[in-house]
Amino acid sequence: MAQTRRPYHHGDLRAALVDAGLEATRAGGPSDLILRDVARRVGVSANAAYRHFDDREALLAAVAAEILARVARGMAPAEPVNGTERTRALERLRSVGLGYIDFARREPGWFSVVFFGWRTGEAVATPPPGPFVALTDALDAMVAAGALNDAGRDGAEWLCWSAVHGFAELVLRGPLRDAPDDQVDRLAVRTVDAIIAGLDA
Amino acid sequence: MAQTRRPYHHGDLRAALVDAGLEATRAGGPSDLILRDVARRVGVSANAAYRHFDDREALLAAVAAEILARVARGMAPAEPVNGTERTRALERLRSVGLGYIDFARREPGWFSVVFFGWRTGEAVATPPPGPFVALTDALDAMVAAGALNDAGRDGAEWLCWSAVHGFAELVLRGPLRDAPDDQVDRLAVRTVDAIIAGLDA
DNA sequence: ACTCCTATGTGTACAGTGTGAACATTGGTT
DNA sequence: AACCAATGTTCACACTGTACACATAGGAGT
Repeated sequence: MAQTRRPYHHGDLRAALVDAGLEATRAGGPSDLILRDVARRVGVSANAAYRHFDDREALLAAVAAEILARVARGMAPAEPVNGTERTRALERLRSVGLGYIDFARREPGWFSVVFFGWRTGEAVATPPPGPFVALTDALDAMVAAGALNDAGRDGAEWLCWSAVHGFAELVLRGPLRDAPDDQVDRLAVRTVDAIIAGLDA
Repeated sequence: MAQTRRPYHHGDLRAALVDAGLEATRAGGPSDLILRDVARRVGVSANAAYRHFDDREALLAAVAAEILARVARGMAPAEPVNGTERTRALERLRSVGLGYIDFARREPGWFSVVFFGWRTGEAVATPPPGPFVALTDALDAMVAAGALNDAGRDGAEWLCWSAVHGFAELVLRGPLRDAPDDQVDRLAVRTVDAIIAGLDA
């Protein structure tokens, strides 16, 4: 029987490389994206990647973009419908923060890739769209619900983001790495609640 | 004239390597610690380093320890003497947080080395002594001054650390990288004040 | 003072990395 | 049918961390 000869041209190598990059980085983060290895997995020579990406860094950026797209797609709009508008807005903001931390814990590698995993200067100086707009929207809803005044709203994105990102970092690479899950759960809630409560300080 | 022949043995190679490591990582962080390069700078063969460190990772750890020691040494105990005990405790806690952020901004490379710069599993799961005890002490002083109740004190280290570390990360590698200095100043203050205010939420 | 041991430094070598340059193979357009 | 631009391959280079065998020297014990 004639064995199916692998065609010289791959078909959609770019997508295949990104896919392999997703697999490669899932466990260990950005540093586990080895160009030659990714190409090998796809069954293509190492330099073939250069027809689609300038650079290892460029492939990493593409992988990051894909992760971000999936995160955005998977963000359930599930807002609680019970309670006053005020409590609903608050609950929504809390769940955005807790969702960020949750993603970091469930997909540590991908989290590291997406959020500041690359070092090249020109890379994302603008915040990643998906989760970021979810945050600003939730904050705007807080204002609309009267749960946050204008002074407190100003710059609140950065305060919230700082808290949850820092917490994620402590859990992933910092001293909370070996803390038991339920304790991390409690601390996560406390961190989110604290930063929200402090917004209009 | 007899040129001063470099002696076969260096004298204190270990310290020299750590020094060179400090220089190397000062600008760009952990990934700029190239073992061969460090050895070259010291004027010694690449493998000489292995007589003093198991590993590149081990040298990096030694560099981190040295940075931490310097930070601890340079932490001025300058407490404000004016105001009530309560305001003094608060001011002290604020300055610990702002000091952390300040260090990150002034020495981004060293900051990255010390705070979770390495990825090896067994590395620092215990928090770095210097700044960490400063934080816990400041929090204890808050309790003593009646500015924080016991419920708020519980786990407060992690909340505070999360906020300032996350903020530093946003400024160093995140979307606040290109923000003007004075805006970053204001946001830093707001972040620290917010997390402190939220401690007893 | 002589010997020898051990700590410390050197040289060579290897596997693995990202990436540039020249060459090969196509599928689609004319 | 002929050609061209897109896509893959091969070869090569500089660089990394690190293992192994060897060289050197400083100090302890006789």
